[in-house]
Amino acid sequence: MPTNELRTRVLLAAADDPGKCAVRDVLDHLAGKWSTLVLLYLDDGPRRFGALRRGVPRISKRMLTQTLRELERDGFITRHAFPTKLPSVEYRLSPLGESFLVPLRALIVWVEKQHGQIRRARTRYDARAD
Amino acid sequence: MPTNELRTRVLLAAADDPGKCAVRDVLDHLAGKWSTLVLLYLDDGPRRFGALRRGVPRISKRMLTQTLRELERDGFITRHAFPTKLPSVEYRLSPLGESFLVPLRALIVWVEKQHGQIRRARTRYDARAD
DNA sequence: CAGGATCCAGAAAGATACTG
DNA sequence: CAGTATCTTTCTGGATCCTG
Repeated sequence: MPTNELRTRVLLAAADDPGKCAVRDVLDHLAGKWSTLVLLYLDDGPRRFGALRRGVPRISKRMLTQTLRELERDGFITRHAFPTKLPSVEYRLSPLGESFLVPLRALIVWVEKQHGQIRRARTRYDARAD
Repeated sequence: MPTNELRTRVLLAAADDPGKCAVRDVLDHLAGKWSTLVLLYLDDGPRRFGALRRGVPRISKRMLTQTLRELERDGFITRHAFPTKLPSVEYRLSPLGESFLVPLRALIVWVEKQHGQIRRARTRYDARAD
């Protein structure tokens, strides 16, 4: 699997149409402040809306709803509404979502490992720039 | 390496201070429209500013400059200015940047593989929602 | 409880013009 | 060539109020 080939496909896809570039397509919504945190949180098991609000710090109702909709739309999570007296809705990872967590977690591990180095690079850069 | 532990650290870090959450910290700037594309493009070797502009479709001078600065600041790339008559500046991946491409590329491979499934999930969702 | 609807301030990003 | 500066537009997300 030649690197160039991968890169070329990526860039050409981006050039043609943002909607057809797989990388941008998924990275964009992974980029949202919250998607990643919600996915990681759901990795511990199904959770209800309220539990997610409490579990993901500082997220607003609006953003949580929006994030959940996007993740559901893309097939990363599923939504189960129980028609109880007061509505109760449960979200859980789909197989697709679970499989996504594998490369995502690898990236996170890298980040955690290198974070110190990145922070030092920043300090150095900022010091040089006054 | 227990999953829970990783998740917990992530969430607590996010709760405390956005600037200290490693995941958000790096994901945020990976999320920018262009960082990923620039990094992948530079994986083929050092490139000059103009070459990057032509190579990364539709990027504006402003955004390219900004992206390069951030990547340089975080230590992912290095910048070499040659004091020729007309300025010439070359950018190249640092070892840190190269090592970052490993997990990043794994994520991209996943995305490319599953993109069809994601798109189908979207179509299905949109069809149901009318 | 789990949202939907609306308003609005601030950040992000495109277009354009200028410079060492 | 490789940027910087400025203006303008678009987008994002928080706050608030409402509902089945």
